[in-house]
Amino acid sequence: MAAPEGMFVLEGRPTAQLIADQLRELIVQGVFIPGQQVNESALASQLNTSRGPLREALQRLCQEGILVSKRNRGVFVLELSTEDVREIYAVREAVELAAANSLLDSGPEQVTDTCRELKGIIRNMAKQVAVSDWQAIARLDMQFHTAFVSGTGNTRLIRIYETLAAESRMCILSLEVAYPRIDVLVQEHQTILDLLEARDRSGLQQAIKRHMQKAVEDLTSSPEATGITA
Amino acid sequence: MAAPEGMFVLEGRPTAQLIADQLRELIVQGVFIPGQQVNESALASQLNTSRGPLREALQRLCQEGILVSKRNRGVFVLELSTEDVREIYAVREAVELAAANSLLDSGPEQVTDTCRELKGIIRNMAKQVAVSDWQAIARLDMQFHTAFVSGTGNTRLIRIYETLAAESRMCILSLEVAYPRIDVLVQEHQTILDLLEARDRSGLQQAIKRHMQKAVEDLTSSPEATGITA
DNA sequence: TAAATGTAGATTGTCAACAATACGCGATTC
DNA sequence: GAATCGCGTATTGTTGACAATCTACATTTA
Repeated sequence: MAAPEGMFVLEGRPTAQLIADQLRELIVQGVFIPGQQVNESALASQLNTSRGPLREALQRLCQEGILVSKRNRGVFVLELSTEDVREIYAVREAVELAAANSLLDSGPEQVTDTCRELKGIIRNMAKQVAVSDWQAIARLDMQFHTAFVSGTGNTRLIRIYETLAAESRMCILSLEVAYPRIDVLVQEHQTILDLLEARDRSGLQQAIKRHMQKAVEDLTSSPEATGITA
Repeated sequence: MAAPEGMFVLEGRPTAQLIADQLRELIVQGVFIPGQQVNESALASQLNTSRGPLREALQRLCQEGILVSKRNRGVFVLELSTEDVREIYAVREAVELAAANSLLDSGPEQVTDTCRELKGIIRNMAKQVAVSDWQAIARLDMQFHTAFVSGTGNTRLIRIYETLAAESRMCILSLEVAYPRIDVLVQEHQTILDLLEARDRSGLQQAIKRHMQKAVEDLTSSPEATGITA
């Protein structure tokens, strides 16, 4: 039976996941700064829950890699090194290249569906660029790439990429307002979309590689970047 | 100061991880069969611990994907579909291709170090093939590929691959004694090693793609495979 | 004064009891 | 006879208290 209009299934999701999602968002938005300790008891009472579920959420984020746990010391927000940035973007490149191939190997309607979604994101991105809302731009940036990978329908690839997306947003966050090359940002994503639509495999692969390479350069070359240690 | 001879640092590892590692091994060895429920309380008392740490371990394995949790029902051992098999090997291919490129782009000593390790594994594999120890062969098979990826030193890539390795062993396990093409198994890995040593990038890429493609064919084409649902 | 040692505080790790939830089965009703 | 309703049971979800461990600081001693 289809759900009647105006009704919604009440969130039967586990509490721990709700907490984890909330915390992840706070971290990638920079409310929790890298290196900062996250206190179990304190947070638990703030969120009006007990340590059990909260602990579970923290563990989840530890496994995702945006928190690090030190035995008997506590959990801390990940501090990114330039090496971390290189690692993250190397894996992102691998995943996106695989996604590109998978998409081009799949049916045409899968490609067009994905393109339609990507177009909408680019449109929003252009809007936010106009008003220079950096948080929103960073979010849309990752939303674009996540949608790209989601197009494959490969749940494992998607799950992996979601983790990378969170880490990437932490990288971008470190640059704060210094999001570089703002003018070409929309253009680069548009290029990727165009090449996908044209089903130009090698062109798409090259574009993805360039995109990642440039991002690493931007993120590692800026010495004033806060929160990224050499 | 260097640790005195005969001394060892006592394992300060978290209990949950010890449990998780142990359970993972039991699952990939087929002690827990796919679809089977894993009872928290029962296992906790069997392992002489409480539900807290055990629950944490289960959650970890859920996130890795070899257990699935149904809200208020319990956790169950993952049942693999042919679609899962395709997904797993698609991601493995992506990761190994990235690892190959990373290795070839890195210093020569990194390649030679990796090759030395891979050689040892192949030697062991040949031994086990002689006595037809399937469990050991499956373990060495994944050990080979894990070592290959570990050679890159990319901690994120490695972590991702370890999860895939566990899932792959579950795939192979489903075939049980019917590990196909046993004669060419050592040969295929030897080929990959040779191409890596020769630094033949495109040859290596092709070999990896073939290796994965064949594996998927073997795993999905056998209808008598236990535990893999269509 | 500097090194070593003991102690206090805070934080995580572990545990056992309690509450909430979903499923299966039998009774009931149309 | 078939569908529905309600109850019992098994299992997970949650909670607060207790134990173990680590860091930092004060104290002692050569």
